[in-house]
Amino acid sequence: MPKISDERRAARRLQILEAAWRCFQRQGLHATTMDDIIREAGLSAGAVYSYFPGKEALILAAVTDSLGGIRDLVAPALATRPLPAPDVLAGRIMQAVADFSTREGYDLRRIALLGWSEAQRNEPLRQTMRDFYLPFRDALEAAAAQWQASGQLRPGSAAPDVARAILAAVLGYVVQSAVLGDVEPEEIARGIRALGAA
Amino acid sequence: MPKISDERRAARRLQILEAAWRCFQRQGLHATTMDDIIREAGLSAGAVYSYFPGKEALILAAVTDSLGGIRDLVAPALATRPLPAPDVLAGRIMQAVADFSTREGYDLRRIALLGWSEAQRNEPLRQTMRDFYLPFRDALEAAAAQWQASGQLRPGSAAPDVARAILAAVLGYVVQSAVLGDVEPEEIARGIRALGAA
Amino acid sequence: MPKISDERRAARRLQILEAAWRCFQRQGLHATTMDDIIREAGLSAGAVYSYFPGKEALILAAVTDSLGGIRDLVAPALATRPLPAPDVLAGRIMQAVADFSTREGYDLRRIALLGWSEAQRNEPLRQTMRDFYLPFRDALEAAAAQWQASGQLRPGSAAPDVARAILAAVLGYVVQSAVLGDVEPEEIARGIRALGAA
Amino acid sequence: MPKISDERRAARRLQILEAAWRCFQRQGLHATTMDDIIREAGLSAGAVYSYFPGKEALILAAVTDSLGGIRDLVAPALATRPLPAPDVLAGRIMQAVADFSTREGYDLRRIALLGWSEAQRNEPLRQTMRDFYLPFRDALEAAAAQWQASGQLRPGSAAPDVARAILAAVLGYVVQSAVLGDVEPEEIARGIRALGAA
DNA sequence: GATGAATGAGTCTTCATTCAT
DNA sequence: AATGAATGAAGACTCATTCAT
Repeated sequence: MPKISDERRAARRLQILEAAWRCFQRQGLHATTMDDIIREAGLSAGAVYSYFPGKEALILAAVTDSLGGIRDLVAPALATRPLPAPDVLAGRIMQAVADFSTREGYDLRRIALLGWSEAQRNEPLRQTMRDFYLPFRDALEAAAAQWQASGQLRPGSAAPDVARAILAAVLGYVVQSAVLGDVEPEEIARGIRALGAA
Repeated sequence: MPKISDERRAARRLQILEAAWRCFQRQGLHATTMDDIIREAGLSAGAVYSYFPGKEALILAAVTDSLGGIRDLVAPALATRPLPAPDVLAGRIMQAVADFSTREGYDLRRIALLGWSEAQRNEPLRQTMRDFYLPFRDALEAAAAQWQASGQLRPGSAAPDVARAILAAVLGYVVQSAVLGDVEPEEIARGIRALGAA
Repeated sequence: MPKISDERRAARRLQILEAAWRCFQRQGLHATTMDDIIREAGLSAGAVYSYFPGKEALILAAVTDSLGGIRDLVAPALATRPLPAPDVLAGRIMQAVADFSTREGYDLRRIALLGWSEAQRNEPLRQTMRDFYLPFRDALEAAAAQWQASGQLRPGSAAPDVARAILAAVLGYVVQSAVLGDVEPEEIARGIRALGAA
Repeated sequence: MPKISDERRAARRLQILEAAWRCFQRQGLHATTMDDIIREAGLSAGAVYSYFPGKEALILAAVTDSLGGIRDLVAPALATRPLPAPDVLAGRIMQAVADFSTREGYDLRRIALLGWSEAQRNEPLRQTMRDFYLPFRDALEAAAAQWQASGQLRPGSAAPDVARAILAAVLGYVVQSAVLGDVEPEEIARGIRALGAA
C-alpha cells in the first residue's frame, strides 16, 4: 500500500488530538478512556496507536498543543507597542485566554487545570509546562523593566516581582473562572488598576 | 470489640484522612488506589470502608478538610485590625497557605490543584469549593470597601473588582508555586505593591 | 454472669431464625448478608454467631424449620379418616401450604424454591430435604394403597406411581404459584378430578 | 484482528453460554464466579465481557436460552395429532425435558430450579419466565378443550383447571427429579392415569 | 496500512467471620 | 455473655495495549 502523505498524517494527528481534547475537557484526564477518544475520533484503536504511542503521550500532546495555542494568542498582546499599562496588558492576556476558550469544544481554562494537576506527578508534562511558563514570565519581566523605565511602577520595585504578580493574576483568573465561573478579564484588570492607589 | 469512643473514632478517621492526603499528594487523586491509602493508613480495607463509603467520599473529605484547614489559618489575617494594606494582606494570606503546606507530608498547594481539577467533573466537590471560595471572596470585598473608605484605592474603583483581583493573585500564587516552584508570597506581595504606581 | 435459661436461649434462637426467614424470603439466600440478618434480628454479630456457627447453618436451620412447619400442618390432612378422595387430599395439602404461607412475613413457597435451588450444591441441605420428602411420599403411597383397596383408582395401577404423581402436583403447585402467582389449590384439585375421566 | 463474522460471533457467544451453563449447574448461580465461567470458556475476562455486559446478563441469557431449548423440544409433543390422552401428553412433555437434560453437561432440571429461585428477586428473569410458562399453559388449556370435546375429561370440568394441574405435574416432576432423583416421567404419567378412576 | 477482538493485570468494593474489650 | 470494630480474601468489572488477519 502506498504511504500516506505527510499532509494526511498531520490531519489525522490533529483529528485524534481534537477528539482527545474534547474528551479530556468533558470527563477529565483519567476518566477519559482510550476507547472514548478512539470513538470520538471515529477511528480504530490501531489507528490511534499508530499516531500516538499511548495515553500518556496523548495527554502530553494535548496539553502541549493547547499551550502552543495560547502562546500564539497571547504573543500579540505582549508585542504591542507602545506597551500598554500593566492592568491593560494583563486584561488583554486574560481576554486572549477567554477568547481561545470559546472555541468550539475546548475550554482552555479547564484543560489548563487538568494539566496543572497532572503535572504534579508527570515529569515530562511538568517540564513542558515550565518550558512554557518560564519564557512567558520572562517576557512579563521584560515588560516590567519597560514600565519601570517609564515610571509606571512604584520606584524601587523589582521587575521579577512584578512579573510574578501579573502571572499570578492571570493564572488565578483561570482558576477563579473555572471554579467559580463568574469572573471576567475586565474585572480583574480593573481590580489591579484600583490597587494602584492615590 | 466494644463500642469505640467518639474520640477514638475521630482519631481513626483522621488517621485515614491523613494517609489519603499523603497518597493523593504523592500520586494524584486518580493514580492513588484505595489499596495505597489502606496500606498507608496501616489498616484493613474493611476498616477504611467503615469510615468512608468509598474513594469518592475520601476525596471529598480530604479536600473539604484541607479547605477547612486553610480557612482557619487565613481567618486571622483577614481579621487583623487595623486592616493591613492590600499588598500586605495578600502577602499574609499567601504566607498562611505556604505555612500550612510545610506541615509534615501535606503540601496544600498540590492538593488544591488536584481539587480544582477534580471539581470540573465532580459536582459535590465543586459545590464544596464554591462554599469555600465565595465567602472568602466576600470577606475580601468587605476589606476592599474599607480600603476604599480610607482612600487606599484609586478613586472610582469597585470593591468586587478588587476582591476578584486579590483572589486571583492568591490562587495564581498557588498555581505558580506548584508548577514552577520558585515563587515566594513576599515576591507576589511586592509585585502587587509595585503596581500601585505613582 | 448467670447462665441464660434454656427457655431464653430457645427464644433467642427463634428470634434469629425468623429474622433470617424474612431476609431470605425478601432477598434470596445469597443476596442476604449476615449483616442483614443481624440487623433484622436486632442483635449483635457475636450474639448471632453464638447461636449459629455460620451462614450455612442458618440456611440449613431456616429450611429445616420451615419443612418441619409444613409437616405439622400437612400431617392432619394425611391423617383424616375416612381418607378423602385423591383430589380432595391433594387440595387439602396444597391449602395447608398456602395457609402456612400467609403467616406474617414468611411465604413458604418462596423459601421452598430457594431451598430446592440451594440443595443442588449443599449436601446437608439436600439430605434434610430427602429426609422430609421421602417419608411424605411414603405416606402418600400408603394413602394410595387405601384408595386402591377401596376401588378409587383405576385397576392395575401402582401405589408408588400415584404417590409420585400427587407429590408432583403439590410441588408443581408451589412452583407455579411462586413463578406465575395465579393458581389456587382448589383449581389444581379440580383439574386432577377432571382427569378422572369417564 | 479484523471484524469477526456474525457466525463466529454467535459461536463465541454460545461457547461462553455453554461454559456458564456448566458452571451454573455445577455450583449454582451465585456460587459461580465470573472467573469460573471465564476459565471454563477458555477465554479472557475482557472477551467474556465483550459478549455479555455482566453476570446478571449471563444468568438471564442462560436461563432464557434453556427455556427456548425446552420450548423447541416440547412443541412437537403438543402438536401431535390426534392429540394423545392427558396422561400420555404429560408423559411426553416430561420425557422431552428429561431427554434435553441428558445433553452433555447440562441438566435442564437443575437449571430450571436455579432459575425459579432467582426469578423471585430478579424481575427481568421473572418476566422471561412468565413469557415462557404462560403461553405453554395456554397451549395446555387448548388441549384440555379438545379433551373435553372428545369426552376424555369428567363432564363439567374446566379447561383452565386441567391446564394448571398438568403444568403442576410437569413442574413437580422436575422438582422431584432434581431433589429426590428417583422419578421417571413414565411413573408420573402412570400415576396420573391411575387417578382416572372407575 | 488498518482493523478491532482479545488480553489480563489491576481497581474498587463487599462480607463472613473473629476476638479484644 | 455480649459487643461491634476489624480483618482480608474474594468478587465483579475495566481498560490500556497488542497483534493476527
